Amino acid sequence: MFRIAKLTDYGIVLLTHFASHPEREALNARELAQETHLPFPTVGKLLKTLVHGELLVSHRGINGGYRLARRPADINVAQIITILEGPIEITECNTPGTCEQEPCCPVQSNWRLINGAIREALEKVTLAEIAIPKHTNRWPQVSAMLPSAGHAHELTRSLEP
Amino acid sequence: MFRIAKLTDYGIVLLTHFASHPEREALNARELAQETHLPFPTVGKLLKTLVHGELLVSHRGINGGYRLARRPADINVAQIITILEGPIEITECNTPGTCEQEPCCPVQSNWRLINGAIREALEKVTLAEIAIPKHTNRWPQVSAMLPSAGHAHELTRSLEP
DNA sequence: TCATATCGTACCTGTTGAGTCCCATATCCC
DNA sequence: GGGATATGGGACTCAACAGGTACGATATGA
Repeated sequence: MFRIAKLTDYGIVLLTHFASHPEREALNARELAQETHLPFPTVGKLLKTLVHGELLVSHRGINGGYRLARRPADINVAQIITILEGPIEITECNTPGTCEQEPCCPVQSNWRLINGAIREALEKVTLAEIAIPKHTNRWPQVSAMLPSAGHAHELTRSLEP
Repeated sequence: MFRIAKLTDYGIVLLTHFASHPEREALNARELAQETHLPFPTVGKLLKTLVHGELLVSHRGINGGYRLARRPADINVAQIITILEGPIEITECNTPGTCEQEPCCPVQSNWRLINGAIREALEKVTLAEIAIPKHTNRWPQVSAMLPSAGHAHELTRSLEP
């Protein structure tokens, strides 16, 4: 339904937890599971993936654990989603060979641009910003930077909060 | 994988077909299936949904068929996605009761804004624009209107075409 | 009245996300 | 050096749902 996977959501919760506790040396999987109220096996699985994606660094052994590989301001949502569920492409069009209409598809080039716009929107959001609850002084601007939908229909209007 | 459903993609192809042939009175499901190279039952299913969503109007009986309910410029991608797969919310956060962390979740308010940004990006894209292949004089602006990602990491950079 | 079209619903099935488990491997402390 | 404790990597099961199909009901026009 045009949603990110639950696991991706959990992954962002975990990363946010790291960003919110910069004072702590390293967090192990068990601690994280307890503090985020997520199941331990799932947390372990996610942490492995995030290490593989180079967002976290791990340390084995007693007193081992995980910590952010770089500053929260240098990690954005597009990166996280890409690592946890692959490249951000809202259609399969751009994967060569999967679209029968590829040779003559008039929509393809426009989809590519839509994908780019969404990707850029997600790249603008850093982990540092997400970690700050009810942040109000920056966020409205992101929305405002998008051109206003002057001809928006009542259907989509009704979707807005 | 953060993608719209195949059916949604097909639906947009169908609507694009209508927008590309404004001279034709009405198109029936069989014609559309042939001309878009999509399976007939699937086309029929989609057309019904689009009628229900008030993007198409139907006419039964001999010489029946479908036509757009309003001008292509007055139909945008956000509307289409909403009709075919529900409200555009990339996380379940905003659906009350589905998130255990709701009372204390620090991420919630920021996700809502991210959703809004994506929704607005999709609202900017009208069917009229999609129907024009390789449209170059308007599209780059949409991307440019988003602030440039100055601190984008090499990972996401590599995703760009 | 019949042919032809949409309409509504119900059903089947393959895919995949979500969650779990096990064992190998690395590290630290005693 | 050896045991305790952590991560690393893979395989596995289960459930939900998108995708596709089928069939009868209903409306329209020749």
